[in-house]
Amino acid sequence: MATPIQTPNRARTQTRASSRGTELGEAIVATAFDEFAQRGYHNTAIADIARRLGIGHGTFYRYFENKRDILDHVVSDTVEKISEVLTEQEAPDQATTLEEYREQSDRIGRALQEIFLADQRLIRILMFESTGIDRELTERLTGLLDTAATLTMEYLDSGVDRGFLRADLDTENTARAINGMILAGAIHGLNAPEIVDSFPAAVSTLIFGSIAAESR
Amino acid sequence: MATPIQTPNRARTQTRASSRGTELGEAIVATAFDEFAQRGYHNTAIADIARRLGIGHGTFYRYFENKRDILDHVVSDTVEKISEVLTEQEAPDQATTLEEYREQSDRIGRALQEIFLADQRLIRILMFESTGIDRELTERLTGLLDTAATLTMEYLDSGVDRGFLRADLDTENTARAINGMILAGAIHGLNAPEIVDSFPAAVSTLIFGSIAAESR
Amino acid sequence: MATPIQTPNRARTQTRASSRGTELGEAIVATAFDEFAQRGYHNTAIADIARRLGIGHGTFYRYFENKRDILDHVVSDTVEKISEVLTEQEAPDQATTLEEYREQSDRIGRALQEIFLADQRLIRILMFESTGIDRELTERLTGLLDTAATLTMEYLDSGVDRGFLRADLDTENTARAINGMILAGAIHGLNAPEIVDSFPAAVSTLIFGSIAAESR
Amino acid sequence: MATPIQTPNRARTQTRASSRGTELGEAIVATAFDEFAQRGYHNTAIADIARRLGIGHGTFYRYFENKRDILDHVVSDTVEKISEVLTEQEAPDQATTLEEYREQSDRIGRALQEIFLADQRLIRILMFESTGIDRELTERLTGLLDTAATLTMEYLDSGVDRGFLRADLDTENTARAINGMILAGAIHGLNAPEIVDSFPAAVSTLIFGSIAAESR
DNA sequence: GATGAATGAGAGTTCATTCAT
DNA sequence: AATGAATGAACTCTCATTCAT
Repeated sequence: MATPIQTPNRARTQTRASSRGTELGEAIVATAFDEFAQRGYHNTAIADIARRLGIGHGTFYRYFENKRDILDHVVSDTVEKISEVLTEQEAPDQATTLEEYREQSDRIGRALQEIFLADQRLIRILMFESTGIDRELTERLTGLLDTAATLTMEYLDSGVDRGFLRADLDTENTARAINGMILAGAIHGLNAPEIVDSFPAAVSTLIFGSIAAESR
Repeated sequence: MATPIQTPNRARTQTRASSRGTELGEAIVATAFDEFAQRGYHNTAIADIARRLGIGHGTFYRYFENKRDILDHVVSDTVEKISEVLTEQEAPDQATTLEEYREQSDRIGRALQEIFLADQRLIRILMFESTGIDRELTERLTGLLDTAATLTMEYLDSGVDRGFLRADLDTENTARAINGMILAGAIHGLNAPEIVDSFPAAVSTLIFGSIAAESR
Repeated sequence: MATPIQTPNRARTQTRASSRGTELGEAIVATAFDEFAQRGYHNTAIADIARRLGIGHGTFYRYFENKRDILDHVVSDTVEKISEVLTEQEAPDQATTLEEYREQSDRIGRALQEIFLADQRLIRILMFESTGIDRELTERLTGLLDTAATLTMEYLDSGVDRGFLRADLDTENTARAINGMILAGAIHGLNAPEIVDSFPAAVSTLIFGSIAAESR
Repeated sequence: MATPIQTPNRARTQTRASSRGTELGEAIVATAFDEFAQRGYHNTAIADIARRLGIGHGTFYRYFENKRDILDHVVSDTVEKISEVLTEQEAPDQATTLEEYREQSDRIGRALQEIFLADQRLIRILMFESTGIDRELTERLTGLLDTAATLTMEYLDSGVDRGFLRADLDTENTARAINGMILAGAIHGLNAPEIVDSFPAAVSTLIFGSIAAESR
């Protein structure tokens, strides 16, 4: 899994080259990330963010175009954090048997769950606070789902290619379904952090095992 | 699947008995439903809804307490519409063989997909526009997920009881995972309505079949 | 004290002859009187008054021109209630000695205090809720003060004529000063109803006795 | 009369330290003071005040919490202005004879009348425009009356202590009665500014002299 | 570069008043 | 005569954004 999740329209949002890379610019993103996750985008005022940082709120506009702009950066940041974890994972072609392939899949699933549990704001930002802002951001989010689906699909394709998975597998739709399970787990984890182990196991059974009773 | 999805705090939101049942009250809900789904809750002004209905915007307040109140009604309405479809389905104990059980599951999945495709605003309201409003509504939404998970779990439990599914199945987590797949399909359907057939099939394979290659 | 307090511009306000004399018209005035005294004019909605009476709030407009109109009637009513008490009092020419004159004055003062204590809404309406509405009503209220001052002045004049009071007494200003004391007592009575006896006694001492130490 | 009239909950109302002391903050108070005195609190919109100052109405909210807040400040300001005049007066223990005590009292009375005549808005704000707003402000106003009564009572007590006034004088009620006379004079002065001299004289006669005819 | 005072568009909400039924 | 649904003027308050210092 070497390919990091793409953040499509980054170029456009990074209107001011200064905003990223600057220490203050990053601090603003971090604070906005936290405030948005806690109070929500609409309930957070630019002045709130500035006050928490001890800066004048006019300063904000030296680093970001407008309020909407910072949300783009927060989302990018969130995606990047998740992406980093995935990038660390080994590529699927490491596995040589179905068993290894499944074990690797489980590791990836558990790694994802770990970061979602470690920082619940990640899922909050993506699933609750970035939605319903405007058409553009909604498209970006669904684009993100597409990217994630593509990644998963490539992973499945690799499994097919290597003979672990059925040759006629509808990898695209299966990929979306699997990602849906992961998201459901992440959202549920917001309210029930204790499911750490049981949920990934159930998913693994669904995917690789069978939920059907032993026939005969 | 006789039990309809519960709409928890309906009693409280229905402060004005008139709002439902009145023709105009229902028209307001319908228009708000549409506006919220299109522009989003925050981007829709009460005056917008009123204008579309050709009524004075003060009239709105004869039917609903405030802007937040109408959102509650819109959500209730949405849940009800989905709930109605599920209620129409046969109970799981109709199935006498695993095959029948799977076929029934497929039918339910396809029925859900149909209503989501028929009115894409349903999923928009639930997944995009009702999120990030306030803590209370967020809790209501996660509560809805819980209710849905419980329904699915009961369905799985019935499968276990009747011997179709493995006795040691973690029905609770499996239920959440399955629901996650359904949601993912619904969201994807917003942008790719052509997946009608392929997605449910992929899910069915994941759940009942095996994605693994024929061992041997 | 036979002359009742005049209510100057009654003619104009009594636009609809029906409003007074009708049973419902009077009930509306009574309820408005109570609501205004409790919540204040601006905090009371026409609908509140109607609801308390169990009538449609459109009905209100069959009896009164507008919201401002009912306030005029409430004030008239209030003035009338006070006026009635004063009218019952004997005329000043009943007294034949200074002593009797003072006793009669004390009786009047105590009678006033009694009605103010019996129905604290009277003073509330006049002093707190009718003020600051508009120029016209303010003028009516100050006109009321003038009328009251005239009454008191006539009472004092009678005392002068009969030789009880100093011939060079500035009866007009003295009358205003005395009325000021009465009002102060009434207002204080709102918060300290226990002063019933002591306050009129102090006023009597101020007027008829001397607060100076016995000279010599 | 060294003790200035207390302004009870000033601390609480001065939530924004900036509102007082700032030039604009004071200009807003001054303009609000004038508008409230002229049109009344309810008939004055924040936009009216802003327009008269040539500022945006949003600016208002940089200096005051809300509309109610500015009224508190206006009242405080009014009380302060009156208080300042009283504070300048000599303490009652300056008098060594009843005659001097009376002369000093007359001076104080006349000083009060002067400020009320000089700026009639003071009495308008206190007696007409601050009443009937809400329970809290009403309590503040009656509290002000209490404070004023206490001041006058202390003044009388000093007269008693020094032997000028009767030892058995009910100084508390007498104090309220005297203040009532002053208020009556102030209110009357709104419509009849020509009474400057005659009213205080009449009050002085009532208090220190006797209105009774020379007995014998 | 940083600041924060100033701004005003814009939204939600109330309620006196009208009028068709 | 009575009603109460409908209306919209009017007002308070918020906050993203600008810009002079």
